[in-house]
Amino acid sequence: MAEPPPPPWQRHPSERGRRRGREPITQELIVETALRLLDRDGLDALSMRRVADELDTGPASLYWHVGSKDGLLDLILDRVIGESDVPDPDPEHWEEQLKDVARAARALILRHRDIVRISIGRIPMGPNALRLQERLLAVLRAGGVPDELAVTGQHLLYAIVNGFTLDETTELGVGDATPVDQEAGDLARDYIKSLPADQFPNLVAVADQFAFVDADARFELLIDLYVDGLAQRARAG
Amino acid sequence: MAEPPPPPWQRHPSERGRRRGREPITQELIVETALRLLDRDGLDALSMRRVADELDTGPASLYWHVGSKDGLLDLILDRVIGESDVPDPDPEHWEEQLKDVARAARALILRHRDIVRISIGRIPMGPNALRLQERLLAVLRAGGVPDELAVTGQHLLYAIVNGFTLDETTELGVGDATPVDQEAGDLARDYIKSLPADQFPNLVAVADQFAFVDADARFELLIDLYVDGLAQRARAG
DNA sequence: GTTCTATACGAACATCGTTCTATCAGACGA
DNA sequence: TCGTCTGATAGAACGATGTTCGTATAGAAC
Repeated sequence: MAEPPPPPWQRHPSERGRRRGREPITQELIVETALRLLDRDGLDALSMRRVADELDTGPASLYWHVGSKDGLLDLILDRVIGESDVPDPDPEHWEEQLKDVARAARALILRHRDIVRISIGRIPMGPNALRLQERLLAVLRAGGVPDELAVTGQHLLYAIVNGFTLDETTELGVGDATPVDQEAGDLARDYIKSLPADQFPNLVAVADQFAFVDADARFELLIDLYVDGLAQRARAG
Repeated sequence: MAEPPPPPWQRHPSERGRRRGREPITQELIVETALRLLDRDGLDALSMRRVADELDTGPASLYWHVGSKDGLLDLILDRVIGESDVPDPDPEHWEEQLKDVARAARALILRHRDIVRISIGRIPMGPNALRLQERLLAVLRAGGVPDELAVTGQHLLYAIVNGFTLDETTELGVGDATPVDQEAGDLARDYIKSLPADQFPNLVAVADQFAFVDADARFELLIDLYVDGLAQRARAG
């Protein structure tokens, strides 16, 4: 499969490498290394120096290949997006296909630590992002969704998934403790229950709902709402 | 109106101020100054030193009042959330009320530069955030939405609004140029149109839809989808 | 073998968040 | 009124960060 032309703002070095004692530094090697560090230690621990260290070199050596840290994050994002897969269009089942794409996107985000934080402030325009958009549009248009609604729908789908996973991946940092999942829910519930009931009658009344938050169920509800509504409007006009 | 108890992780200095030649430094003064700088110069330009400079002092002086930069951002976020307003419950029109809340939230986010970037990685638990949640839950429950669905619905509403405004506030930074609005849409369309049509038939076909993106219309569609779906499920049980 | 160009890297710069320590202003007990 | 204590303000410095500058190298081209 041939590559789409690289967007003009991304420098594209020729691939033939020079070498010293060690294996040559390539853009791909840098991105792969940085992604490994990101998955392991998180975004806050990802610095040019750390990546360079991992490659047994200095930070200056990276700049010829990735331009800037921002450029590196762009590349990481597109690299991760490249793991996405959208099925070939099946006009009879486009709604379920759309839901599958949403589920896969969520799973992908949850698989790569802090990737959603990287994606904000960035409009993915790398080759992988374009391929993904293309294939998603194919599913929608094959399903009979009008062009304008298809473009908007695809846009909204990722806005929704991003928004949902955004606070799903946010840890409720209370002081030093960093609880997870169930424990965090309990903590939130306890705090809410401790509030004065005369000022916060509704919050206190539903506090128990905060304890057990089934993220999967909430996500299913969200994409149900979304896809059903979209299909309804697609049929209407 | 009495204050709810401050969450344990937020230091709460006693309010009586000391003074030197200039007016005393208070937490509120710091937050207000930082918010002004944020609105004017954006998040990337917001540093402790800049805030301190604006107050004619050094960065160390801020730490007694706000604990850390992260603490300051928490306070800024809650300060901004405090601008929100949710109407008193009107059971007959809770759906339209919900949409109004969503619209107001979007307007608030667009009014304060980069505030959505601050809100990510942060679960708002300040006094203003709690009041907002309380009043929103009141609207939902008064409208007959079951408790579990109300909690989930309120959660999803803000996830959706955040997700939408997130890339709405993201500038398509192409190289050095930082186009806005219409110009950015045209630029995206031109780039998409330049793609090879055999590899990206669908993208190229709908490229014109990228040029004129009516963000308002898209947002209306989104909250229509969401509120309609929620109401439907609320009636179902 | 000389020149050229793509790559690598050491050193340094400006900036950042934060901490340590000393100091100062006023409140309070004597 | 004096001394003491506490809330509050800073100066200086530390370590870490993203990035640039200048220079050194290695292979390709002539």
